[in-house]
Amino acid sequence: MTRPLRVATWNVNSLTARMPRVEEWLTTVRPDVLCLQETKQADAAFPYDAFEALGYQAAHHGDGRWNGVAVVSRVGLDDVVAGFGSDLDVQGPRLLAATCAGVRVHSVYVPNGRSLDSEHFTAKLAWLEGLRQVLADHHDPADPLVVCGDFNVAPDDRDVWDPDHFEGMTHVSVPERAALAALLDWGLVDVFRSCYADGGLFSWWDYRGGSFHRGWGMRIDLVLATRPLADTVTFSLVDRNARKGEKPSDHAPVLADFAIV
DNA sequence: ATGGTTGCGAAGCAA
Repeated sequence: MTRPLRVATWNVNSLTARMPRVEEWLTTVRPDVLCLQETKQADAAFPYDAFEALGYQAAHHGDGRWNGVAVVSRVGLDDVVAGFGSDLDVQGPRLLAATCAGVRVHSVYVPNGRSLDSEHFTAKLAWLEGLRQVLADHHDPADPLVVCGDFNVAPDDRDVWDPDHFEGMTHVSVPERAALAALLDWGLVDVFRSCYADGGLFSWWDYRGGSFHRGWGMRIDLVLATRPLADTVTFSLVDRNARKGEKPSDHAPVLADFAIV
């Protein structure tokens, strides 16, 4: 069998602060495609040259202090589209698409929502519905496509360390889980979940209170793939090692291997 | 788990 296509996603919580860790990780893990979120950079500050030195092309969509998404690829990077081209873009640079090795790749940073009674929560639901609409309008679930990123939604109760703790909070509420389910219903598979049925497998841990070491996390970083791709998955992993050591992001990268190349 | 940490940017906000 030929080498699989390795796709990864990582909310780096400032690429400026995290670039040494990202370079180290790319060197060891060598994903074919890496989707980044929360670069917190303007396009002009994005380190295109450093990625190129590692053999990667990159596209970035960011405006500075908040948000910012990128697609980094060593298997080609074509037809880059930034944002929605609609009023959803007022929520910041959170969506970037590109075609890599024939796969349409979306890097997404879903709005946090802040709290259930916040206008930002309403905006989060609208953003997720807008993303579903983009897929429905421009793509076919029979085509090879991935949506990777920080969804700021834990798909079900297995994906949080203590469901009772999150009662009344964002990331677990019925409407946002329904918005994520609607996305999946269009024709996407939660690839990591398709490999593991167990709970307690997380991708984000609060910086505060030793949450990582206590196991107080959530699985909110997802690789979603259309069925033709998802059916070829051979391996998926949350790289918890990237959450350890010096200056980690509060998110760990999630990767998935597809046997399509 | 109502305190706690990080990043940005230079105080306070967002996560």
